[in-house]
Parts: sequence; structure tokens; C-alpha cells
Amino acid sequence: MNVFEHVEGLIRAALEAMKADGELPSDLEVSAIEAETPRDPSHGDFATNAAMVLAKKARQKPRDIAEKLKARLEADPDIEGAEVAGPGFLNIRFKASFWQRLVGAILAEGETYGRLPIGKGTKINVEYVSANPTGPMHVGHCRGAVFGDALANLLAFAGYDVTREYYVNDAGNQVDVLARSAFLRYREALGEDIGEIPEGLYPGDYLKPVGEALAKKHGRELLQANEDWLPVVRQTAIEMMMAMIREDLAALNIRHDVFFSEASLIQDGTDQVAAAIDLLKQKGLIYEGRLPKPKGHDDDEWEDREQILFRSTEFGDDVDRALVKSDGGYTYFASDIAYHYNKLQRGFEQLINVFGADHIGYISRMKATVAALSDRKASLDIKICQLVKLFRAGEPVRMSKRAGTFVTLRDVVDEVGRDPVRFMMLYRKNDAPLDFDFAKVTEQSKDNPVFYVQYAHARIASVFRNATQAFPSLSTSNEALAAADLSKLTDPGEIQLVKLLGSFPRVISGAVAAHEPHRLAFYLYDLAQALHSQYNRGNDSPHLRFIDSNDMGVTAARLAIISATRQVISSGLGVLGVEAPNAMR
RNA sequence: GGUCCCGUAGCUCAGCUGGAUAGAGCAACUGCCUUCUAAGCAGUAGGUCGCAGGUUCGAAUCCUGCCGGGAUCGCCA
Repeated sequence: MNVFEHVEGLIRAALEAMKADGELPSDLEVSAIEAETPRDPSHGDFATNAAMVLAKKARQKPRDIAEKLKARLEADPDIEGAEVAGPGFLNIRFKASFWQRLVGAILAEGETYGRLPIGKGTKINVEYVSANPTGPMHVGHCRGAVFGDALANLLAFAGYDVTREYYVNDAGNQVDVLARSAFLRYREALGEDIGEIPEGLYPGDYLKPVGEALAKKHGRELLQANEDWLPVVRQTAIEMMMAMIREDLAALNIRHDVFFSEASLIQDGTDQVAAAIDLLKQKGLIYEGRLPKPKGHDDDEWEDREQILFRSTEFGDDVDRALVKSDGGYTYFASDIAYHYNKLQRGFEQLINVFGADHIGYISRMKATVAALSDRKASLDIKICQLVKLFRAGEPVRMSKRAGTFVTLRDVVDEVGRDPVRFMMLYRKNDAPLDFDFAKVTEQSKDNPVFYVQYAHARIASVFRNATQAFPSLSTSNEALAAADLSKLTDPGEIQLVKLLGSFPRVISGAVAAHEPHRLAFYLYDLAQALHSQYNRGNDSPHLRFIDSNDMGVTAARLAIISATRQVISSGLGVLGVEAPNAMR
């Protein structure tokens, strides 16, 4: 049950009735009206802008429409009353019985509460992380990883058919550099003194195991003068790097469905890059020409040359893009075109890419690509995760790959734990920069929203443990609690909590539409706050405690509320990929 | 110089794609522990939503121009 849809339905029905009775023009379009929760609780449970939205087309004053709508709605048995306010708002107040019933409805829906049928099985591809397989992931990758994963969870929760995908950049220069770096470690593993790792190669110790594995498997047979060994070493190195990356992701509870190899685009005699470019050529979007020299930095290496270009400007990009390098190979962008063509061919109607802030400049060309390849039919949304600044007790953590002082994703997860990392990464809008302080994230206090939300869940579990002791005969299943006499729920704080539970589906639908999981994190914080608040009222006023040892009936009704609350917190944390514990340590 | 993001309370940030008197957490001040786990709660104080125009019943939100901060700027991945 989605209370907002329910209320909007009531309003639309009332408007239709008004049309039928001639109070509104019969051809009036009514779909734009909305119900929302007023900021000020004294304005009632819901406010609708219907009168103001319709006033112009109906050629009536907003307040007049609102008055007529008020009369219609007040006939509804669930509605306590309505008032016309301000320029034409209609504030609607529901009876307590309506909210009491909602508790039962949420319990009846159980785990499916909030799982809106928005996605309807739409095939959607979420590509995230996609870190180069040349070393361990650093903290910068962490945010995109968590964000992408939570977004994928969110979409799945809302009924999309989600594929979680990782694009492996296993072609091109960087993986050759990786191979050469690993080859040095191989020689080292065979007993050679390799000295300092030369500039331009990867110096990290993490390649030592690769060298050892190569030595073990191949002995000395790779020691050749020419570089025939390169493909072998490269493949082993990439495989071992990807294994390491998968492990790191698993530490964050992240598992992708597809690891898509860039190299596979041009393997086994097929050239998907050429095929994708051919398609664009057929659409008249490929031509040979010159690009203007980019301003801003004066490099002497600029070479004005005739090259093969994709007319991305036709789809909103600010300059056409090169597809073939001066050495004859495809550009990275050309591979990207092929890769996204491949995604489209696999039947995805919607694509989402999660990028780091350093890729902002690629948004318009990628959108142009998908628009061109799909004749503007498929949608591509690109979510940017801004940089994460690390702090340790207020001091920024300086990182340098050379000095070996860069902080890996694994370091962070091992130090502060999976749940705090995930929640903190999500407790901020994705395109806002994030300060991540080890001290604060590790602190188990109210300063830290993770524990605050988890504690609400644990506290409910604790109350249930106590309740079954106080009333051994009381059945605490959702079914039994839903059947309790919920009319005993009359305290304003209790009703307030129910109202908040009622807005869960709306939070989900908003977060899904905007592709913004952080909204859910903030909602859960609010919900936890309402729970703690009501719990604490019981300290000041014992008759408000969830457990009234003299009254099993009222206890059952209150357990119904907090059981529904537990359900929503559990579902919400589940989407965020954070554990919902039954006890805090 | 071009493009994109950000600018909201002393600090860190929300603000439900245009709604009413702009919210939360820290920090400050005032209360509350023989507790259904105080890892908490209630309250007070704190804002010209960067600036100036525009769009309309209505703008923190949309448009334009400035100011300030950041990212990025053929062929690299």
C-alpha cells in the first residue's frame, strides 16, 4: 500500500465526480495533481495543489475549486477533515483509524512493503567500479563501488531486471605496462636482482605474487630476448589483478554479474569496434576531418591531422571525437562505442554508468554515442561520484603511489568495517564531495549515523525479546500483530511513526526515479530518530512504553508498529547493503 | 579560454525534479539515567538559501549574467 497513491487516487476520483456533475469542465486533464506531506505538521497529513494546478484551465478561482473539492473529500469515511489554506492548498487530515489500518497493511505486506512495481522487469544495466586491472583499488574507487551497488539494489528492489557490470580495461597500453612490470617480478622470483623498478612501470609489491606464480608455472622458459612472453605474462597478471579486485569488492559485499572484457571486443576474428563504427557510418555520422586545437594548455605535441571522427556534436556533444589514433589503433572512445553497442545488443533498454569525477568530461560524448546507436531510443544516465578526501583525526591523509602511502580500498574496509564504510559513502549526495574521517566513521556514537540506524533495529529486537518474556503467550508474528486491536494506537508519537512508515514507498519511488540511493539513507536516519524518540517518551511517561506489562492488548498494538518499523529499516538497510543487527555489541 | 559540478545556520550536509513560516546532525546553552540497552531523548539559540535580474498564483529549486570554489579539456586508460 502506497498512501500517497491512495490519497492521490481519492483526489482524482473526487475531481472526476466534480467533472461529472458539471463543477469542472468535462475535458479537464487531472493527472498533474499531487499529494504531498506539508512541511508544517499543523497543515495536516497531506496537502494537494490540485486547485492551483487546475485553476487556469478550469477558469475558476483556486480557492473556489478547493472548497468544492473539500466538500467531496470530507464525505470519505477515512478523512477527518480538510481546510483550504493559502493560495489554494487543500490540507487533508485523516482519522487515526486510517493510520492504524496502515500498520496492519504494512505488516501484511511484510518484506514486499515498498517494493513498488516501477521497473516492471525492464532490463537495466548498471556499470560501476570498472577500475583498471593494474593494481589494487584505492579509496577513490570505493565510493563509486558502493554507490553503484546500492543503486543496483535499489532498482532491483523496485522491480527492474538489473545486471551489475564491470568493464575490464584489459586492452591497450596500461596492461602492457602491467605485463612488463610483472615480468620484472618474474625475473626477481627467479633470483635475479632487479634493483629499482624503472620509472613508468608499476612499483607496487602486489605484483610479486604474480612474478612468483609465473616462475612456478613457467620456470625459466619465458626469459627470451624478444617480447614473445608479453601476452602470457599479461594474461596471468590481469587474471591475478582481477582476482584481487574481486576479493576487495567482496569485502564490501559487492558482486558483479558480468565482467566485460574490453579485449574481447576485438578477439577471435571479430571486430565489434569496426562493426559499431560501420553502423554509425551507415547513419552518416562518421567523417574524416580536422579537430580544432584545444585551448587551455599549450602543448607542442599537438599535431593537426586529418582523422576519422564521430559526429557526436549532432547529439549534444561540444566537439566531434576521434576514433583512430595516429598509430592506427582504435581510441579508447572507439572501444567504448563498441562496448555500449554491445550492451544495447544484449537488450538493455536503460543504461547507467557510474563515473568518477575525473570522467565528467566524457558524459556528453557517451550520451551522444548511445543516442546515435539506438536512434535516441535507449537511455543512458551517467552518475558522477565526487572525490573522497581522507582525513585522520582532522588531518588530511596525503597519498603518493611512489612513496607507497596510498590507501587502498581494502585498508579502509579492514580498519573501519564494511557497514560504516557503505553507509558513510551513501550518506551524501553522489555529486557532492565527501570528507571521510577515519576517527568519526569508526566512532560508535550518535555522531555516526550508521550505528544510530542499526541501533534502532537492534533496539526493536530487544523490545521483542523483553515482550516475549513479559507475555509468554503473546504471538509476535506479523500475522498475529496485524490482527491486534490497533485502535489502541492513539499517542501522537505513535501516529507520527506510522506516517513516516507510510512515506517509505514514496522515498523509494523518488530515489529510483532520480537514481539517488542517498535519499533512502537519510530517510532511514529520520525513521530511526522517530523510533528512538518514541522509545524515550516511554522513559518519561511509563504508560507510553512499548511494553505495558499490565496490558497485553496495548502491548500487541505497539509491537505491531515497531515490527513494521523493523521491517522498513531492514528493507532499507538491505538496499543499502548494510546489515540490520538484532543486537549491538 | 570552453564545458560540467558545487555555493543553504559557526562547521558538515539534507531539501521529496516549482509549494505555505527553509530542515537535520555536530558545536553552544537548559533539562532528563533505581531505563522496555543514555550508542539515547526533550527544549533554546542560530540563515538576505553567493549576488543581480527574469519566468508565474508561488523560486533554495527552472532561465540569463556576474562573483567565489572544484573537476576536466585531441591521440593516454
